[in-house]
Amino acid sequence: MAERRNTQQRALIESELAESQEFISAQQLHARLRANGNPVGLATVYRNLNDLAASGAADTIQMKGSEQYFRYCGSQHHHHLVCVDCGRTIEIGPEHEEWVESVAKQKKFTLLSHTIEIFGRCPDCRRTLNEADPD
Amino acid sequence: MAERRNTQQRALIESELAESQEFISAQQLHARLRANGNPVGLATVYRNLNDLAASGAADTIQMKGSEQYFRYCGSQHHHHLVCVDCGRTIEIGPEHEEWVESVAKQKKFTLLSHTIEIFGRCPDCRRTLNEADPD
DNA sequence: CTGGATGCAAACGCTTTGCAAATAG
DNA sequence: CTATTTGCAAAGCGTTTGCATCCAG
Repeated sequence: MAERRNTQQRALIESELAESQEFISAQQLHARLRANGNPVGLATVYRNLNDLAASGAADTIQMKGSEQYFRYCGSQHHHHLVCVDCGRTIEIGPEHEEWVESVAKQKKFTLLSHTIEIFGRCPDCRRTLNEADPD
Repeated sequence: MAERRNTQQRALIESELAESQEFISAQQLHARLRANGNPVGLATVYRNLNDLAASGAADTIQMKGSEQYFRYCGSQHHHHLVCVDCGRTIEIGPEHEEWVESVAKQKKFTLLSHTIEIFGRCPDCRRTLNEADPD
């Protein structure tokens, strides 16, 4: 069970995941592999992604919409400010990390992970909406 | 289409949601209503919960696990520190709000909502695991 | 060779939707 | 009365799993 074979599919999935700087869903990753001419079974994508997440090599969040998103770990740990209209995302600096740590420490919890997503409307979309405000 | 009838079921759902200080899933809310002797159709629960969320009367987050959670809005807006083992949750004070606002303002985004979830292991579970550490 | 990995399709769990019956206004 | 809401069950959608086949070691 501790054996992890180095299959071609696993390499493709990992590399494609690492390629993406943003969070991508299993479905997106699957589609991307297919588009690149590397058809990998959807189940295999899920299995490997979950393995990576379980081993801590990937982060995972649940975006609004039921799809689970994955992001390659190991690099910096950051979060996003997301425009709900155009989908533009801006990275949130690491200055929040110490706050998260202090919260966990204060409650005597062993910090394992955290999720921070801020949703808003970017300047461009805000301007556009002013001309035809829905809601 | 702008007509919103005041049905008995809607009242039950709203009151049950308001009752809960925590996030609860549609399934949990449905089960709770049933337990209280107020059997409401599951679809009705979903429809009303989505209406509430759409109108801003309820907050909604996607917990790890595919279920969508709802929480009555209007009261205070807080987040949680969650123990991944026993599920215990501790409210995180509102001191993060200003940080969230400053991030949005700094990027000139109109702040709409945000999600913050911190996952860790509480003291009790940590102690228990020390005797038989998995991983 | 041999056991873990893959691929397909069926199974799953949560959520949404179609439609007839019930009901608020 | 009439249009909205409900309830049930079927459909949808992303994800997981069973099983025969495939392949890395």
